[in-house]
Amino acid sequence: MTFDDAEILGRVASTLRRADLALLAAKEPALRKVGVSGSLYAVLANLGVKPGLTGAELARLTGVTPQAIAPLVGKLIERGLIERRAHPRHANIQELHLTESGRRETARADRIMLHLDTHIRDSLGDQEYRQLRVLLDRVITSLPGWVPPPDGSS
Amino acid sequence: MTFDDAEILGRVASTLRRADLALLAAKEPALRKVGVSGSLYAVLANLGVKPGLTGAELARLTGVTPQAIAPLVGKLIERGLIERRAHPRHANIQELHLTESGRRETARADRIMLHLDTHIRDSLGDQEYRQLRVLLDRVITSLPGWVPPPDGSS
DNA sequence: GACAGGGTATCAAGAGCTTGATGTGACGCA
DNA sequence: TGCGTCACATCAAGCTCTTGATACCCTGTC
Repeated sequence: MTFDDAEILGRVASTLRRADLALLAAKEPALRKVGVSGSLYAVLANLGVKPGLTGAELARLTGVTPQAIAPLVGKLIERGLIERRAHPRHANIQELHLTESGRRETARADRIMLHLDTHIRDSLGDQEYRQLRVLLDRVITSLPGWVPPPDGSS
Repeated sequence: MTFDDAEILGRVASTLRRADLALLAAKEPALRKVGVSGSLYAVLANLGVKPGLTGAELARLTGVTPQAIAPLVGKLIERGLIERRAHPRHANIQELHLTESGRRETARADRIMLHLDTHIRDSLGDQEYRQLRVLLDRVITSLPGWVPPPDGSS
């Protein structure tokens, strides 16, 4: 509560982690009610914005390995929510597209996520909501530039 | 639809997730150099601030289940970094404490995390760093109050 | 003193993701 | 034209965390 224990628990790194966990705990059960997990929603949402993505591109966007994407894509195809199409140049690569029913399911799940985001914006206020986004973006872009200290075993 | 920049990728929920992933990608390799994973560090750091925590309390603080804590505690005991002590009232409960060498290892890992946090604060500026912390905390406290929409199948 | 209730610890089974390694097809360059 | 390089996809093994279920101990109530 005070700033005495700010030494560790109050750092941005720690607070950011807790915020993400709280977000996960809120959205996962809500999404499961419409039949998708958080990972599946991430795939659907990205395909909704950028149709024709490949598995590898999807992996980079969602921050996981390409191997983790394969089972997700398999499930979604099995349920008829997305489909593979041959890439015009690479015979080996498959473009992924939402089907019509996939678009409907994505819209249903997206409505929930929009509702959650609206709740956050209402809690923070419009201006601070925007600032939070800006600050987070600056954190994201600044992190790759960090080099760990030279193992100061001292 | 109405919010051009709210197009999924710009929402706080999505940005927050990417920020946490970027943070994870930065800190995990750095911590591994001193021999601990992110989860192990979380246990050590919490025990450093609040000695005598039980496994269940530790689980709540780090946001995982008690079952996930057990293997972590086992590893740390095996390496001599922490130790169990009998709880004064409950024979069944074990308090966890850092050993002397555990304190040293925690300090080494913590130096890295402090360095990372300092990098973020330098990138953002002192005032905005503080504000980011405040905004994240408000997100954390506001999230449990969210109730999902009543599955409006439209 | 007996009993229900809450909290802790632990076992078992399952899902999800990661690292490691392999095969294939497209592109740049001599 | 032939070769080296790179990106995509996929198989296999291992680790970590999760959900589900069980047993134990303390505390409050009758």
